[in-house]
Amino acid sequence: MSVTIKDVALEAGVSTATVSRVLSGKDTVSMRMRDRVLSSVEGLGYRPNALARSLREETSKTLGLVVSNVMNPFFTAVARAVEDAASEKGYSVILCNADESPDKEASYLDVLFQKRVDGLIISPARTSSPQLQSFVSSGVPVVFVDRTIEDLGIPTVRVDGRKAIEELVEHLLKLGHERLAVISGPPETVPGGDRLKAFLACAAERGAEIPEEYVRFGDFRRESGRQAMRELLRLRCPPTAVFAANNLMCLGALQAVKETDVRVPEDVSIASFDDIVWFELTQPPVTAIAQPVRELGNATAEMLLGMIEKAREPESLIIEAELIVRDSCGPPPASQ
Amino acid sequence: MSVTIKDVALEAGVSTATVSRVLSGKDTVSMRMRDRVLSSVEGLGYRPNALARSLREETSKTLGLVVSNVMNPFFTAVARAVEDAASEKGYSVILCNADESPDKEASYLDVLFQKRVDGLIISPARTSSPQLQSFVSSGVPVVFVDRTIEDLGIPTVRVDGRKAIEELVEHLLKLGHERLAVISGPPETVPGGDRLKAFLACAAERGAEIPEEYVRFGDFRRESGRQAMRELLRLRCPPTAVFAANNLMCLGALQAVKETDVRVPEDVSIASFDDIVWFELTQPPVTAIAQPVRELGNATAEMLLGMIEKAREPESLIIEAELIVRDSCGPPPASQ
DNA sequence: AAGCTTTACGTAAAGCTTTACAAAAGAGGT
DNA sequence: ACCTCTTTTGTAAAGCTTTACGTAAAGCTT
Repeated sequence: MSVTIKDVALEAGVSTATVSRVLSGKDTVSMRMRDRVLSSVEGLGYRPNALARSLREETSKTLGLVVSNVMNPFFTAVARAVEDAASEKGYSVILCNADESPDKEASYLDVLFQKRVDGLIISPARTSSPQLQSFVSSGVPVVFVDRTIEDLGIPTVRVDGRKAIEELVEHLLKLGHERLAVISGPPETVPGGDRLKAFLACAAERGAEIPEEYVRFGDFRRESGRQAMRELLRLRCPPTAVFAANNLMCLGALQAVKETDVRVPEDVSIASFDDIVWFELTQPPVTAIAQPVRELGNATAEMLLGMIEKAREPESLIIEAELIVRDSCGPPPASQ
Repeated sequence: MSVTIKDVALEAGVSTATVSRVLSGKDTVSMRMRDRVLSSVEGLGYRPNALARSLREETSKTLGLVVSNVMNPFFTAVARAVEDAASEKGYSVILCNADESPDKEASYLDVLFQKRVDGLIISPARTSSPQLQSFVSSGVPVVFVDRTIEDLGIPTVRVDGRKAIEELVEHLLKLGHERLAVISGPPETVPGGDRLKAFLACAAERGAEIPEEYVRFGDFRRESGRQAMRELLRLRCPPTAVFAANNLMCLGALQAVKETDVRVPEDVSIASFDDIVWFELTQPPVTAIAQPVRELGNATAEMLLGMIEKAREPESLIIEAELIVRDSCGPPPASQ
């Protein structure tokens, strides 16, 4: 049905080899042939069949990207950056949403493997799988983004928040705060545990040990942040600064504050992990720790492409998160 | 390098045809052979090469999705819905960000065509292109989403806001408002023009003609909304209700209000087009017109898949936007 | 047991490219 | 004119599947 290289060859009165050579430019062809071929290609509207080409060349010029959910702004940005870098180098990307389901993930990996992607970027669920092993053992380059699985020898690109959290703690202490609280995510998740540990450790190192009643746990969703903040405000001796471990819980916290006549930052300072546009737009704008997602996505894609083209050794990369100071943190209330 | 169907056939002592038959299940094979083949497949870890299969079967089980930018929440949701529906039916999707550039769009379309995608979903830039024509003339199903190009006979799935805008106008009039204003997007863009026209027409039909000074133009970005709102508030006789034509401009408007001691909704009511999660979370929560994006994306994918499987005639589909009433609209101030 | 139908399997072609190798043509030298 | 070397072009294989067609075996009928 579709026009093939044979049709072009026939119409131009040459062999398919010549057509291929003209089109790939990899070999020398006489001017006369070249013109004849080109005009036939034009005339017939010939577009090479990438499936056949890939089959023959053993490279599909396609990458797989497996994330839990593109609707998570973090992964949206990663997807965008990956796609940019990939298309820049002539690769397409197949997008997969695994939804935290190991089964879904495995089945996507299977498909991607069968489609012979030249490389894979994945934010893996907890454990490895035979499907993931397939990639590794057939030498298809893989890089982890954001999350990781140990001992597979697969490079990981991720954001480290420790330093930024340190900065935040110092920022708060410098403002004069002595009673810091944290609304943590589930401590069994990687980001949940890491952020909590980092915050507690930094505070302790600087002599601002955080008492147990100032550590609240949420589930990274808004309502849990609201609830936690309510509890904190109700304490006999409430904290003067609160760090929410992600954006949604921070919003919940802000709502809890609004329900009372407590003001931000005059009465209580608030800061968040994971910056988003909307934090610029709230009243007051929220001090937050930004994950440089574009950079992250970009670095991930560059790493993978480098590995594919053998230009680069796989090597994990950690990007520092960045503290963005806005107006939601101020000096603690003067009254003691 | 990779293990092929030949290897399996060899190890199981059968022909490749038999292996293929076992795996496809399309033809009858004896139990004994079946087991032998299956255990060889298992043992060797054979995964069929989808490129070869696609080449032979003339179907790649892959769709192309071309949007301007996945980072636009609207398209993020579309992408997610499309991917869901596609994977449900065994299709993968290649994601492309055309960035409003006709050149980029054309080049993506070229690649997708060469990769022989079985179908294409695209939110097209203004005009058609030879690349788009390629799809049409080779009979590859295409559906437009959100935007459209006339006269190509390609079905479009999009959201129509007219009815919801009508509801909004009625809602405002019922609350007692007589002075309605609008912060419009650029009238030369499709959404900009449509929303403005709809709002003006609905108001006029109901006897609430909107004077010129109550019509302001922004660029769909925050700052322009802020500016427009400032101007509206400074009028000798300011409007009692303002409709912002998208979410960012609405946020700007809210900021402009916060700069003054005007209260929402007591002194002025505000509503927005294009709902987002954050509107639930602002103070007050914003009445907005929601585009049912999931539904839209889903319908688009279903339509395309239906066309691919010849189960459905291409037919445009228009989904109604929906008014979500929250607290940012109330009765106008009693004082006249 | 012959003849027929059905079932089970193998052979080989086809799907479209790219490319190793061979062959032909051209150029240059004597 | 002949030889050698280089350049240009063609032939055919290979990349991996699926499947039309054909054959052999097995089952059934009479």
